[in-house]
Amino acid sequence: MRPSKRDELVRKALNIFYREGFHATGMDLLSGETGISKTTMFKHFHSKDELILAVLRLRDQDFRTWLFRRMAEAGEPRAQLLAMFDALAEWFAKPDFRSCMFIKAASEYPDPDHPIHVQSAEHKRMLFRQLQTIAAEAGAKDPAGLARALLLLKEGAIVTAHLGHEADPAGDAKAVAEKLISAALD
Amino acid sequence: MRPSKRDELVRKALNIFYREGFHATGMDLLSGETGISKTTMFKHFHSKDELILAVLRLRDQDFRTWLFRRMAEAGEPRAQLLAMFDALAEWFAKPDFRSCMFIKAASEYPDPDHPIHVQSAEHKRMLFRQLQTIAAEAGAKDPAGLARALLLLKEGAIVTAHLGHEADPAGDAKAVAEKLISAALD
DNA sequence: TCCAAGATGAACTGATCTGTACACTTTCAT
DNA sequence: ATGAAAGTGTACAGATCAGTTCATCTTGGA
Repeated sequence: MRPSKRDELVRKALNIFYREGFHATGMDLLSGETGISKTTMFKHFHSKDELILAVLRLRDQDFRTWLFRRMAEAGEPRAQLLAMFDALAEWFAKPDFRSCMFIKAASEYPDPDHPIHVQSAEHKRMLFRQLQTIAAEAGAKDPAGLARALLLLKEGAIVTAHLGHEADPAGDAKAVAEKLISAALD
Repeated sequence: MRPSKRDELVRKALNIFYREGFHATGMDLLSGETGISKTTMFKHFHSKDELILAVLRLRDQDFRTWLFRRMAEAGEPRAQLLAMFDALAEWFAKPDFRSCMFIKAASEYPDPDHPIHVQSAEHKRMLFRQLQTIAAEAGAKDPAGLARALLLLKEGAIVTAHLGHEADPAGDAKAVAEKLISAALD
């Protein structure tokens, strides 16, 4: 199987689902927008849910790669933790920012046992693990606790950037994070 | 117009939308579950969107009344601010907890100009105003800044409670809030 | 050159969607 | 008790939904 068309579909579907929502995006619209025939779509994925799961896998990869690369560029572990909020600020400033794809997916598939919901939760868990590792490298007394607190700020900033009227939620979150990190490392 | 049926519809629709999602809930299902005929539904609301807006208005009233009553019971302004996170913990513990209705609404109607999105954002703004008032009463140096930080924690805790694997996001948020409040009032 | 696999368009199924039409029944205030 | 308002059930319209069928076309490798 040549995977090129499949990858192209997943990549384009990601943008459309992200912009329009999952239920609001029909397979016909998806076919029209991507230029990929419905026949081909259903040859690669047996259902819309399977396509969504593939989209979420790609998004998980892309997002974590992007975020932790940005953080790594900041140098020392302590600076890396803070750099997460600078990365968020950049993300929020993009005109096509529309919240976190996994928060949206979990909103549209609220049943906690639904595969889409489960996979969205798994993304958050992996974020936590990577953040905990960096917190440990930074010498935090309670790396798991610091990682949980920073993630609370991250999720809150995302929701507020999408829904709130605040000027700079990433900056607000960063200010709190600075205090937390200082307290955790003294 | 007798408002009883209309109110009954909005109240029942709220629960179903909250549990199943907006797009996933059709008007026929709504009619079947509520026992209210579709004819009557469309006599009270000219479209599904209008019904959703009425549901969100009710939810906004209910939620803010509940939250700030809980906080008021805590006594002094400083204790009130902390009590928000105890209230959240109770909410998260309910078996039918499924995140914040406005985060979900904004997820399903991602266009920032859509009335449903706008009204969801307005809920968050009103929460901010009330919290800012209490922060000022508590004697915070920067009431708006403290209110923004506490709301970041609140939204983050809600998302994490819905999507994460954490044991006690409300408790984690409260621990951070305690530090913030202490620093803001010294 | 030829074959097999991949991709295509278009029509189709059956279900579901929002919203309407209409004739009928219930409720309630006077 | 009567009339207006409100509610009901059913059937329907027209669109869209996920997913299928099928005949045809394109492509790449041997």
